[in-house]
Amino acid sequence: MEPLTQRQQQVLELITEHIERHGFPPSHRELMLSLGVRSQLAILKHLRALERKGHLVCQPGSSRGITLANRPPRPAMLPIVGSVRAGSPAEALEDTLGYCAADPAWTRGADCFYLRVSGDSMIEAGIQDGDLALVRCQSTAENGEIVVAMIDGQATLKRYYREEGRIRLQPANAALQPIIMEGHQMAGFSIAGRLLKIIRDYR
Amino acid sequence: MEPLTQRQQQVLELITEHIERHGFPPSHRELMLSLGVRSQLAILKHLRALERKGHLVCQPGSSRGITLANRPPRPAMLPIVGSVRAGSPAEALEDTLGYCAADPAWTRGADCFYLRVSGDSMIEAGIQDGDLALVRCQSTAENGEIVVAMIDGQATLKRYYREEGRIRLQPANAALQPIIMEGHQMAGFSIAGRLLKIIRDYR
DNA sequence: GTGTCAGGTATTTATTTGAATACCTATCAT
DNA sequence: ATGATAGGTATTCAAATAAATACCTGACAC
Repeated sequence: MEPLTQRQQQVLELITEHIERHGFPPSHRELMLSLGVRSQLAILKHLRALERKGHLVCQPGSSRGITLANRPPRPAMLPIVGSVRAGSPAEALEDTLGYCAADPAWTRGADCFYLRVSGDSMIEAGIQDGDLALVRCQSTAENGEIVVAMIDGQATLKRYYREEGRIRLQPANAALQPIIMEGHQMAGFSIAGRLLKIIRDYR
Repeated sequence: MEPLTQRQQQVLELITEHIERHGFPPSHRELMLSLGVRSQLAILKHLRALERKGHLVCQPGSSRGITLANRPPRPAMLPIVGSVRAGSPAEALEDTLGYCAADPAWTRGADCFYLRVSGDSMIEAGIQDGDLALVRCQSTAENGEIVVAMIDGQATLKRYYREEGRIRLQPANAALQPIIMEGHQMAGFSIAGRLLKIIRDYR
């Protein structure tokens, strides 16, 4: 992107700051005063330059019609669910315990949610009781991926392996046996999502 | 907070949506059209009602002067630092590798940063090589807390114990010995911050 | 019945605002 | 020297806009 002059940078910051503080962009005259300038044309030129360089878009004929461009995608607040019932989609989430921020780079626009982990079945994968798991909603998975598996309405975090004619859900805990499902047992089974992140509190 | 009528809820949603899409609030006339209404006074009354009920603030005499209230604190994007040099404050952070979202409930307004963990010295505390550590900037700590310790300009993540006349930095790894500092060794030592969260990627 | 309130129409007015014109002053590369 | 560019002053004008006035409708409580 074309570089900004010091003055243009200053104007852009003034606009950003005004939006931060008031929730709407400044008018040309307000920018005049903020900038300590006595001409509206000076402002207009700056806006045109900033628009030409791609930092904002001016809505013609609209008061305060300044739309900032290149705004980094802001983090979403995703629900922390206590239980994951039924199918996979978002409406199946029950008992929202609260909300937690998720970096846009984590979700990449995909449908995700947080799950509070209970139990030590994945302890050897570094997942502890009480951890917060960021889960991407999806109904399939690759072998070896950690998934939120739904078995008869119960959610559990396990490693997923599809083998000949059966599915193996492998805990990461030497004290526990894998869950094997074959034949009619597969009916009550589905994948709610795949584990993306683990967030742990040390406070 | 006083409840909204259906119509008022609709107006509030229209305003929020307009701000989302354009970066600035709608004018009275634009709201008129969106709402399918032929009177500006109807809009004015709705705005007054929403203002009275505390959902927004209207800047008198200012076009599009609508400031939404009750905006939830948005997640900040904190820098991921590769090395933590010198003192403790933010300007001492070097080599910004990128940025990552932080929930406002994590930082609670405190000065924080992310640190990419290297090494397995804290493996038994569930902290692995490559994990992302959310660190709260502070220069003191309680016994047993996990801190980012600065030793002669090198950053390291250890459990902190202040004992008689010395400081012990305890790894969580049976294969490693604690770092003991006493006397003149204390000169090159400081605490950069305290561990708040660990974030791990499972992608 | 009567008052209150949410919601509405139609119209007018004063102000805010974007946009334009004409012209000026530096800096800088050619 | 000369043109291009960033930045500026002073002034004007028309459109966008907030705000006000007078009045209407229906639901609902008392």
